Amino acid sequence: MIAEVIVDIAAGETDRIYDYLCGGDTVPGSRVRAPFGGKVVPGFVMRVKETTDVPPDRLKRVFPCPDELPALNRECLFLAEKLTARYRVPKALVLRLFLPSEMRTGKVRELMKNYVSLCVPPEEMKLAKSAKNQLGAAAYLAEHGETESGFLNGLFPGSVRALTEKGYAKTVKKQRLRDPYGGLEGSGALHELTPDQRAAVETIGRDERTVQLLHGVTGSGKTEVYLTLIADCLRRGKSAIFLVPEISLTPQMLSQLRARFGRNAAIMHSGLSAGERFDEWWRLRTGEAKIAIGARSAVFAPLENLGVVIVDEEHDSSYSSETAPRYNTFDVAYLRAKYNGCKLVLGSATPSVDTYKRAMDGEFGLIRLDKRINRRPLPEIEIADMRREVRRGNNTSFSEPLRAELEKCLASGNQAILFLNRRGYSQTVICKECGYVAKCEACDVSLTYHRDEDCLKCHYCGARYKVPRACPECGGTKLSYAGTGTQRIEAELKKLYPGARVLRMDNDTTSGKEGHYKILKAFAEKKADILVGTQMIAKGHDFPSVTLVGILDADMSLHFSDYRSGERTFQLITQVAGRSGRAEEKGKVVLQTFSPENDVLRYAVAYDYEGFYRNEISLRAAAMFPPFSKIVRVLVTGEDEKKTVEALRSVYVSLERLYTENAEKFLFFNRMHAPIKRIQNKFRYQVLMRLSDTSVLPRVYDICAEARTRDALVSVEENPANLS
DNA sequence: CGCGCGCTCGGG
DNA sequence: CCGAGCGCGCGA
Repeated sequence: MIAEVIVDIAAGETDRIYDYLCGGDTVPGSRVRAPFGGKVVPGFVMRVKETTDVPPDRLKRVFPCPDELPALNRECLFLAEKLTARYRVPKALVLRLFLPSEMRTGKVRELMKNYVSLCVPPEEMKLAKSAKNQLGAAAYLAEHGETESGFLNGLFPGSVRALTEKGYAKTVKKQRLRDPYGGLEGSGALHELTPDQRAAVETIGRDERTVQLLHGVTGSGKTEVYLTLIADCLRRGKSAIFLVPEISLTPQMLSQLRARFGRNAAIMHSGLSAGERFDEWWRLRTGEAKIAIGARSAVFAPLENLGVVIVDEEHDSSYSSETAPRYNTFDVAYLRAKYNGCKLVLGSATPSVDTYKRAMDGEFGLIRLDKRINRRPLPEIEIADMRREVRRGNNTSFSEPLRAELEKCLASGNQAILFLNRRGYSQTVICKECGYVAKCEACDVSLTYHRDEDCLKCHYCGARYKVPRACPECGGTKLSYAGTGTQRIEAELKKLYPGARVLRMDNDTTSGKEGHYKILKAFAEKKADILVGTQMIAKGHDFPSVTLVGILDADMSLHFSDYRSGERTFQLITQVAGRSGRAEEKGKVVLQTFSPENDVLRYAVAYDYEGFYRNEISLRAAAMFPPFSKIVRVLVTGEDEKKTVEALRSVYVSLERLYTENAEKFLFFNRMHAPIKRIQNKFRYQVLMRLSDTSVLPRVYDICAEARTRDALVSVEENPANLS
């Protein structure tokens, strides 16, 4: 037989089918080792056929991999086919998305454990009455059957050895699958669905449209709808994928799922160890587990017979991939839903403008959950006008209203969260005499001062620099540390309220796998009164004692140079506000801004998503921004500046031709430096365009695939999340 | 004239 | 991606 093989090498040039001789038992989707260019490399069998045009003297034979099941099922192969066509990415790269990386590197060891079982029934054992441990162990085994020996020895010390030596019991080595988060005991009691939730579940089942948007205000019980949908799937013998944004994979959510579905749920998450990741993948592949829960990458879960795909917090930016195959989670989820003939459910309190428009246009089903489960009102949001504060001579980061609320909050023994958009002690170091700004040598971005380590750091490559004593340009010594960061807020707070216990959470304090858990746990246990942090505290954590949330610089995201900044700001404020007043006490939010009359802020304060949407969509329509157009960035990167520019020229020439031939489909077309010229020693150039008609998009992908060279990477981004 | 490095090409 | 093959540049 002949196998059509994709060799697992991440290069464009090898991205084609190679024919190999193979055994008759070879099936599509299985992994092989293929002799290729003097070496043996891993590969994937895409198809098996009888004959080939390749001359027999050039044909080589592949070696099968001893996998119990083909690594990729039919659906994976189908998806890979579609995705390579959509994104023009080498097949090998796409195929890799479906496997745990451990499978390719082959470094995972199966976890072997000894298991004990009885050889003779307990009543036939001749044991002394005093041998309490042996008697106990025998009784335990008789009742529970095969047991892990370490566990039994823990209950009855020494029993395993004693029983096996007498021949009453035997031990066998067996593979045991690891159980991440196994220690979590479920706390998610089964709730009776409210009539609204019941109606939502029924509508999703009944409506014929594949995509259903579940628009539910914070606290409206979307999770219970998801859980019911998943439970229904299991009852029908189907499987489910449940996607959550990166950060909100919190213990709360996991314990609810564990409680409801136990080991039927497998968790796919970057925080798992290599072994755990592999085992969870394997449980899904074999069908032992039928629910895949995880961030973005879980959309590739090796499940068959899907009954539903759920994307929670649909608007979250973590769903679009920033690296190599820049796939869009929604696209993959949609393909899978179509393939399996099941529903794709998107849920959010603040849907992305694009999704909401598609729902309004009738392309997606739209289900509203507008009542909060407990009927408690959402916290009141008060706007603090920072212009007035400055006029009054207040130079601190805290407005008068915020300070008043903070004092009230602390006095009553409650907790407060202060939210800020930046990290670091201050933005950067600037020379007041000549305007010199410290920049990273590799990335060409300004550095950020970090006070605890007293150094400058590059946020793009992590490089560290000493703080200059004098300006390297003019020798002046009046260096100032401009801007405000979480560290500076922390310091100001400590000065203002010496008695208050302050915790800080940002990328710098949360190193390590469990970094942010520890901080959040400490805060939840009331080991601090005030939590200061960036975006990451905004998502999915429950702190019952928090009654005050301060948004210190609402302007930061509002005036960010991105067409989505309004949308982002609205989402952010809604999300952060949801942290206040979870339990009995009413919550309060103080929002500090230099532009209090701004529409986005006004709608956010009123929790008026509809109003925000109507306002935003008319702005977008007027300016012809997405969803009325598509922004496409072609990014050319490479270490060698000359070769990178050369590759840029080549794409630019082809794209320009496309542009002149289809000028009516373009709203904007330009070539430029990427805003950040270098990141990690790679030069970056871009061609930016805005399309009013996306029919030329496939051509853009073709041109870029063609222009890729050995020295320059050419990637295409659609509506990129940030233009750095 | 000989070797070395850099670029191009092919791998089944 | 990686090695083989070839061309041109420099040194004796």
